[in-house]
Amino acid sequence: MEPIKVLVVDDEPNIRDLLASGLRFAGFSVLAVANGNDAVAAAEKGKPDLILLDVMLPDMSGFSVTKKLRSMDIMAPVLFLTARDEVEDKITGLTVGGDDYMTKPFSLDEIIARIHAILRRTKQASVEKSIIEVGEVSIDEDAHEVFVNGESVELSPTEYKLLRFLMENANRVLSKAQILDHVWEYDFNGEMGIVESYVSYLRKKLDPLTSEPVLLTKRGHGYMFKSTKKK
Amino acid sequence: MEPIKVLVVDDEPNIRDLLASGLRFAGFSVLAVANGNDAVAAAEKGKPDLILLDVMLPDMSGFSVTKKLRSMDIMAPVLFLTARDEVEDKITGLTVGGDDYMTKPFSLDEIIARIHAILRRTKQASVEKSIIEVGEVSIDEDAHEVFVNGESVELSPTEYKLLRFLMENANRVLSKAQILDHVWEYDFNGEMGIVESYVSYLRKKLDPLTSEPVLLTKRGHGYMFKSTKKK
DNA sequence: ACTAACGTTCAGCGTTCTCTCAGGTTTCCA
DNA sequence: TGGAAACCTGAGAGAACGCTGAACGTTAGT
Repeated sequence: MEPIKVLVVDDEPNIRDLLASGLRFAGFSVLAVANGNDAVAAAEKGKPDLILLDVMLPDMSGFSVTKKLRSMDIMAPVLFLTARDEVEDKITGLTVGGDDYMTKPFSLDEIIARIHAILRRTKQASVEKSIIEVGEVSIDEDAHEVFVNGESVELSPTEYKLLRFLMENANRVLSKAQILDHVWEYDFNGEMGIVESYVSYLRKKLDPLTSEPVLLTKRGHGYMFKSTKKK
Repeated sequence: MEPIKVLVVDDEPNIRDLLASGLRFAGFSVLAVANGNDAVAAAEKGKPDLILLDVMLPDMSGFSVTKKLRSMDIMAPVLFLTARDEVEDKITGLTVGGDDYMTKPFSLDEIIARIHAILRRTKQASVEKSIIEVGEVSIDEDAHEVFVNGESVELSPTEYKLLRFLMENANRVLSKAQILDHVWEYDFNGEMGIVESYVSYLRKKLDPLTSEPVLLTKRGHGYMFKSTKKK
């Protein structure tokens, strides 16, 4: 299987490196550049399957980059990155087709999930599944819906991300540090106690519906999602 | 099978030597350096499979080291080491993929276990198994779970580490000093009587489930985990 | 503008764990 | 065989750990 090629365009070296390393770990083939001109050149040459594009670039805006690409018949979907304060409505109008956008700061896992979602939408032949199912619990990644034994459960965005990360690593202990790094935004600067809080929230919602607790505490190590037998 | 290469980066000679010799004994090929610049150079030349990186280095922070490494396309996973009081949250967000971090003081076996866990998680094609099985007792290192003849046993963190160390060295006598060095944190300066206590705890939990005692006392020498016939 | 939902921190609480100690038991050897 | 050394184990103090409800500021939706 060919690796999926992603072009990363961001002028902040920290973010660019974070994205490049994270995506490489996730199995993508990554090319990273710092400005719009390089982006156009790299896209023409590298034929990426997807482009991660910061809206604010030193030489030209992310939108100009896309316009240029489209005029060159490079139709790879674009995932825009933008600071939270930047005018979001401008973006919504300009994302067409399979495009999407995210606000900084993001969590790496969220970016990866979004990339998969876009690719699923654009290439329907994709082998990727959009459903994670472990024991009695299942997640629909496209609809962001969670079911326990067929019954729907309402989760907040953070609850959802936490559950997804735990389920992706089911039956494996995850340290609070790991959870924090994968579920929370990259600039989160708070305490690990928040993980405890959210585990508590999830338990309150999930446990009444499962035959036995699914979120186990491994004292001194972290937490684990345990697959249970279906009812 | 090629030995796994680990790069150790710590400016405290004591810790560095402790790690280097401990990991060599555990079968790793080890390269140890004292600062960030040497680390970058060594990583470029040595192509380590994993990097053990102290966060506080004299010349640059562990953060800068990783950034530099990633930009050089050196994608080896990093296990960060940090003092317990040092601002732990500074690390948040810079661990990607399989990275993790641990606080000092650590125990040697804990480091080794964590290294194996990371390598297992990053290269899923690895042949490494996460299960240690000796006679009637088996340990799932991913889930931190212990089974005796299929029945689950609940152990505290220290009990778990002790059992793992004894089982890794099954049918071999281990002195209390050795046990102390491997299972307890390196700055522990209590009495050896604590080993006796914990062996006692383990016996109380394991013996009721085994056909014959598995933890033998070798008077004057130490303790030994003996593999028994399965029921 | 108002309201609900969400994210985050914090403190109080109960639980569990670590470690020590002391009294008892076993083993070994003079 | 007596006694010392090594070992076992129950009890308990104190600390660490984890859980949860409450409070507060911020964001999102109507």
